[in-house]
Amino acid sequence: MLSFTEENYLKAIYHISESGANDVSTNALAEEMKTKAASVTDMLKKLSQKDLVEYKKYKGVKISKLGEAVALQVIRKHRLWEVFLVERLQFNWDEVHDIAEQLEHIKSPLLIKKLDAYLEHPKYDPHGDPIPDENGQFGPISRTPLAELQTNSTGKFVAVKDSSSPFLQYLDKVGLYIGATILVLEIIEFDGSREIEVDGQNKIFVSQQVANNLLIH
Amino acid sequence: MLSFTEENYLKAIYHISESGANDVSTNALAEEMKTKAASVTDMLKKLSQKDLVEYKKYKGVKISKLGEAVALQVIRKHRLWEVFLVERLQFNWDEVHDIAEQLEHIKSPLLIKKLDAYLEHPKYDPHGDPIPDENGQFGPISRTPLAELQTNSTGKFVAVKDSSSPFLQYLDKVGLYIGATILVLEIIEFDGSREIEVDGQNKIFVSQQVANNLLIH
DNA sequence: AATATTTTTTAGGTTAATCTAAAAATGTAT
DNA sequence: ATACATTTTTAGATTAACCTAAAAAATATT
Repeated sequence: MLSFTEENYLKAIYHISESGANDVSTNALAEEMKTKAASVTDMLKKLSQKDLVEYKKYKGVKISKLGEAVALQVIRKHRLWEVFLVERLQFNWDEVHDIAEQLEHIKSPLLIKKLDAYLEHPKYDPHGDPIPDENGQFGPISRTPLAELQTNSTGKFVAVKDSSSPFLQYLDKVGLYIGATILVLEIIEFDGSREIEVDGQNKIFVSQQVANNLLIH
Repeated sequence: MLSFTEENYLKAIYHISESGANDVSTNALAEEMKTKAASVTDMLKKLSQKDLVEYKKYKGVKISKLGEAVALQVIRKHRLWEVFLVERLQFNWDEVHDIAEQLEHIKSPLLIKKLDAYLEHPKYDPHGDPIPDENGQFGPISRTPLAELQTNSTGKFVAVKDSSSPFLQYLDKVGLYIGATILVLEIIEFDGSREIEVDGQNKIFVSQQVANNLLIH
């Protein structure tokens, strides 16, 4: 049985590999886990021992097939719980992360099976992130940053790249929500900000940074 | 912030005091916690330090007001989650204990507030145990073992004393469920077993031991 | 290529929760 | 009340996860 900490390391390794890096460095992991490099080294030895990662001294880690399967199940649980919190308990989407961080470690395959059924097998969490199925498979994911849309083209807002509270609260404030149709009215050369139209209704300005963090399809 | 272990010790001390003993002995706690007396002594020193219990060497422990408040909140969480598991996720009442043991340690007052509202403020869990409110107060509890009912009197089955899986599965099998009206048809002198009628319908025999573990009102 | 910098690992310690074995206190029985 | 038995505590280890400081390896710079 894996500890919460071991599960969190695997999730962190998975997430870092996902966004680029082939081998995950000790320092990158230390930062992600908010701990020190020396502690990471200790843990990597343990995870390697258990065949959850492939680790070679000074060479970084790569998650193993087994480790990936574990990480995906934890991610599945995290995202299912987020759906539950938002859709059933009426949490706002910026409030659920920390609670899901706790709930994702509850050990009961039957619980997840029943929760999934209760939620009617959701495919995406409240931030638009895909929920792996029982076998760790994702549904289709096709999304690009709003920043890549040309002037006068439209897209459907399907996910956020940054799911920090401040960003989500900003989106609430300006009336941007997942599912909205976005039309790019104008791209300002100077700073890369954009004027966009949401659902054919209100027009708003968003910075380049915001445009990079809104994923559309 | 209390650890899971500290919360579990407080719950155990609360439960043991509840059912009798004024001072809880180190050995009783060791048994309840499935650990050794020496470990209990260590923990009692720590809990005492934090004013969660009153502990005097060789004299046993008593839970403090503060410790009791903590224990009651953990019990509240445990029982609310059990209601959720049975009423929403369709778990059987004999399957929920271990999962609730994990869920009870999730730290988020808002989560519990919302869960409670979502479940429509239940007053009892699936085993008939009362759920303390936000302030740790219980609703009215009046229940006696079926064993104390005279021949020809009736009672409403409101809770189980033993909530182990085997007992609950037995109750399922013979058709005894919380809310049922029970009429005592006959008490067999020889072994204390009884013939009872459930909801004015089927008649069954239950042993003395079963009669002691069915709580009626 | 030699030196400097950064990254990673090792060595040795800490804390929480556990353990075993031995010592101390308490309780029981003649 | 003394002796025996039980309970509880202390002493000293262990494991998981972390830490700091120093050493070693890898990488970058001149």
